[in-house]
Amino acid sequence: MAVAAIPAPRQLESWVSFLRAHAAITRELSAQLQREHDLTLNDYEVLLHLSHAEDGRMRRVDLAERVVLTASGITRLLEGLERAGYVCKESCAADARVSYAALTDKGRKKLGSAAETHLRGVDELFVSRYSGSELTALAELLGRLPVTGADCKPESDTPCS
Amino acid sequence: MAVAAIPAPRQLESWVSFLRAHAAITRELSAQLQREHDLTLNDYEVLLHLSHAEDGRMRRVDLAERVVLTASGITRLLEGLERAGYVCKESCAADARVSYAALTDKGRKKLGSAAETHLRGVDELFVSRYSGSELTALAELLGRLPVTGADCKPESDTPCS
DNA sequence: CAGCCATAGTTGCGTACTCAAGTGTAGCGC
DNA sequence: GCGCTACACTTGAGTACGCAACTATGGCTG
Repeated sequence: MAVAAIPAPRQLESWVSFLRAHAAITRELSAQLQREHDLTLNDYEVLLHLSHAEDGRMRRVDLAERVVLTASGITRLLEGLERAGYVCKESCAADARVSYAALTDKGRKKLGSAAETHLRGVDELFVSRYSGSELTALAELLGRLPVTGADCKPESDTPCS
Repeated sequence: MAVAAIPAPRQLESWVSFLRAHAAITRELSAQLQREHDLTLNDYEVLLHLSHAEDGRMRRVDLAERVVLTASGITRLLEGLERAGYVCKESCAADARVSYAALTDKGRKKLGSAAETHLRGVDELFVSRYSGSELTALAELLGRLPVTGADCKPESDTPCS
C-alpha cells in the first residue's frame, strides 16, 4: 500500500535543506538584483559567464548549458539582454548555424555594478555562514553533483575555431 | 570601474556549484515526476508535507512557508491538486480566515506511488554521491542557510486550536 | 461598541521559463 | 550533385510562479 510509508529518512534531510535553501536564497537574490539593477539572477549569471569567456563571447548553446537552461530559454533571455544593449549577436564565419552572444561595453559596466549587489547578497546569505574550510568542503561536496542529464562537462570552449 | 573585476574568488565556487547543481537536479526530478505521475516537484513536496502533518492537513500559509512559495503561489498550486482530487479544502471553525489543505485518500495513494519515482531519483542524483557521514555533514552545513527573509522557522504547527 | 491594524486568502497581470514543432545549415554516404 | 541525419537556433503555446491590490476576518484599544 505504501500509505503510511512516505519515508523522510535521515539521509534525505540534506536533500530537503538543499531544496528549501536554494528556493529561499535565489528568491531573495533575484529580488535584490531586480530591484537595484533590473536583472534576473540568470541574466546576471549569463553576463558573468560572458565576462570570463575568451573575447567576452560564447556560443548560445554553450551558454545555455552553463546556466542550465534550454536552447529556447537562452534565446529569450538573450533577447532581453540584447534589447537592453548588454550583449549583442555575432555570427560565426566558419559555421553559419552558430551565433555568439557577445558582451558589450555597456554590459560589462552593468555587470560591474550589479556584481556589488550580488556579491554582497551572496556573502550575506551564503558565504558568511561558513568558515573558509567549510566553504572548501562544501564546494567539493556540491561539485560532485550532476550538472546535466549527461553530467558534468566543465569545458566546452572549442566553439568553431 | 570594476571592469576587469567581476571576481570569481575561491569562496564563490561552492555558491556556483550550488546554483548549477540545484537547477540541473530539480529539472531532472521535476521532469521525472511530470512524466510518470503528472506532478510538479512542488506538488510532490506539498503532498509530502501534508502526509507528515497532524490529520494530514495544514494551513495554506504554513504550507507556503514549508515549500518556499508565496501565498498566491500556494493558492494556484493547490488549485491544481484540488482539481485532481488529491487534496481538499477545509475551513477552520475557530478562525474563519484560515482554510486548510487536507490530503485525501486519493492524494495519499498518489503520493505513495510518486514517492517511488522521486526517492529513486533523489537517490540516484543526490544521495548516492555521498557517504553516510558526508550526508550528515552536508545536512548540517545546508541547514544553516536561511529559509526565508525572516530565517528559519521550523515549527509553526499551532494553527488555530 | 467603533475604529484600526494585522493576518489569511484570492485575483489580475506580468514574466521566465519549458516543450514541441519549425527553419536553415553542416557533414555524411552514394 | 542528391538525399539524410545531426545540429544551432527560433517560434508558438502553455505553465508556474511573483508582486501588488483586493476582500474578509480577527484581535486590540479606547
